Amino acid sequence: MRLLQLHCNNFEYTPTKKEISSAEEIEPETKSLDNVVVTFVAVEKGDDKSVARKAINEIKESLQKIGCKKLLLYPYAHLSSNLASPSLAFSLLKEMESLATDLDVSRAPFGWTKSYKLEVKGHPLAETSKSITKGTTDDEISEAVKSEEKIKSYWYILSPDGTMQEFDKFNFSKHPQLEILAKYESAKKRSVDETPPHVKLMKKLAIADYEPASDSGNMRFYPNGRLIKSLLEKYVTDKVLAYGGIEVETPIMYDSHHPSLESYFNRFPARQYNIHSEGKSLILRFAACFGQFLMAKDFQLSYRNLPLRLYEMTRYSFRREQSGELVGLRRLRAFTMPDCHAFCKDMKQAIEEFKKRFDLSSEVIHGVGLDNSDYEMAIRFTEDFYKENKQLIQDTVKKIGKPVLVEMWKEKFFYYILKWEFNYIDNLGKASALSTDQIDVENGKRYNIEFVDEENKPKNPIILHNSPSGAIERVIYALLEKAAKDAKEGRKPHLPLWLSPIQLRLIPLQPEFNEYCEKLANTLTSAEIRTDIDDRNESIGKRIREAETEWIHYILVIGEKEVNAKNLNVRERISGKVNEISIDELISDIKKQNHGKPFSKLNQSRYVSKRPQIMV
RNA sequence: GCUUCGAUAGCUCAGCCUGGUAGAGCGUUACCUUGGUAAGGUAAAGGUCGCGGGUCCAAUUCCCGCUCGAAGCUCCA
Repeated sequence: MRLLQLHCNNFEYTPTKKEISSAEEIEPETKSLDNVVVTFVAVEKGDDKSVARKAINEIKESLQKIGCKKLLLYPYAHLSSNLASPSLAFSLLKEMESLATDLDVSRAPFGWTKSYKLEVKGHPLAETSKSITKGTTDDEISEAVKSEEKIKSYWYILSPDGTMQEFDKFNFSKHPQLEILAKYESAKKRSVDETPPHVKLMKKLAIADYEPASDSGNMRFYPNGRLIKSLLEKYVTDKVLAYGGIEVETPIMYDSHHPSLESYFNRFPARQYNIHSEGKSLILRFAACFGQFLMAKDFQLSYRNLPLRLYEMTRYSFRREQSGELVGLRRLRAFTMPDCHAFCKDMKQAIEEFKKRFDLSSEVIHGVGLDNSDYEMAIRFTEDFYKENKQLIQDTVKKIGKPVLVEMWKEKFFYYILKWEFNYIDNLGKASALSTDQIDVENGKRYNIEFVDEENKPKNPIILHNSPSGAIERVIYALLEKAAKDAKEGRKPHLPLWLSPIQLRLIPLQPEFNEYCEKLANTLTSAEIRTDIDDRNESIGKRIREAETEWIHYILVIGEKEVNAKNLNVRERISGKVNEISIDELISDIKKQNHGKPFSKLNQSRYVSKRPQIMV
């Protein structure tokens, strides 16, 4: 059954003619209702009295929340492409009406073509849609949603020495960032009108920008941004493959009514992009979970094959966040996220895997250029899991080497019993999750993923959900915010060398040195150094200044001296020094810094004079 | 979604309060300049002042509505 519920200032309808032969016998007359909740109802195949009962209970609940007592049930076939027979639909509607006599209830006639006029109120709960189906999964969901509201969490700070203190008793004086994370919910107001530093930087460095012609939160990436993203994607993928991940690719859209998916989707009804195509209702994925689960379900699995680690760099995952929540590269509606699921035969194996993935995530997050002081960890688990796995949790915190925020649940109410994240705290005191991992004990069953165990019995695996870096865009956000912090505190802002769109710039003093620069650039390029040449007819001072503002690590002015001497004069941006060194020394120095990181060629014309200006 | 703010040249913005159809810097183009480690000079081109309505002799400016955007809040598996 599908419901669309509108809280109206006024609703007026007029039956015009019978649409079907089994239409209700009535005198067609215009009815007008004030301050009424109109619920459009489509009864679907498979619905029965229990569904009608469930539906009317949910409707009552929401009316109570809104504080309205007048209800109009309005038969409305257009909400579904899988309608029940008219006779069943009519009887269930009457059933719902009879179950709501404690309200001021009325019902629009069934089987008639009607015209209507309405004015919907402007409050957040005025418009809701619901899908109600028979069966256990949906019971579980509504239970889950209910228990989510009632959930009891206890908050602690767990220190590396193993002491766990209630969070309001903890002394945060040495851990201001952790305090921000811990108190994030109650965070104070910040100065208005301040654009987050990374938003300015992403434009200034021609990395990314808003695309007004798309939906908000869908960014455009300029050549620099695409290069940075692609390097990060390669880096993370390489690390996951080294850990044992197996890369796959899954569709970005799914049938909303697929039985295994429906219950999963309905839990977050406001958060998806919906697409209608050829009568099908499709949703865009918000992670790779279901794609990989559906794939794993079709694999023939033995306990010998586990742990099985499926991995995808999702370009894209979509989440239709509320428009006001979107910020630059921090929170998007379309983003690229590594998503790696490990299917494990039992909790013992899951815990072993959990440790590996924790180390993987730490390595990745440090590899991309963030260090221990840039993020704070939060770990959440059920009380039961904690009791049985104290040592594991304490060991994990020891690895971080500083206190972490703990949320402990009395009971399990999500599909996971443990979840941790690394949170980046930015210049405006905002916390955003980067790496994360979860131990999922439900979806193996929900998706019918089975393996055969040592005793030849089918079992559902425990599934770990890991994003070793978090969203790639969010990594760029964190790196830019970190650079902004450096600038604020008097250090030179920069991106890690391996991620810099241009690593080295040659500035010929005069056009006659262009040819020499070209040769030099060939040498440096073949040594995997992204090199370009600023051949514009501008003063030396100006070209150096612009190279500095583009955060180019190495600047080489090429003139008579260089052409005739063995050594080069290399301006190293971070130190601000000009060193005279040989080309071999320069190459080996840069190679050392980029060791273990992927390389991509220059994603621009080599000559600055040939490039379009990106004015943002 | 709520609140607030905004929309003027390719970009960043001034002008609006006090109405008389626009200005700067950067960028672009042309010319001059051939410069040794953070901005060389001159000139030119470039605008239906977001859209619609109202007031007025006259609206970029005042008023109303709309659209789009941003920030904050709420939220964030």
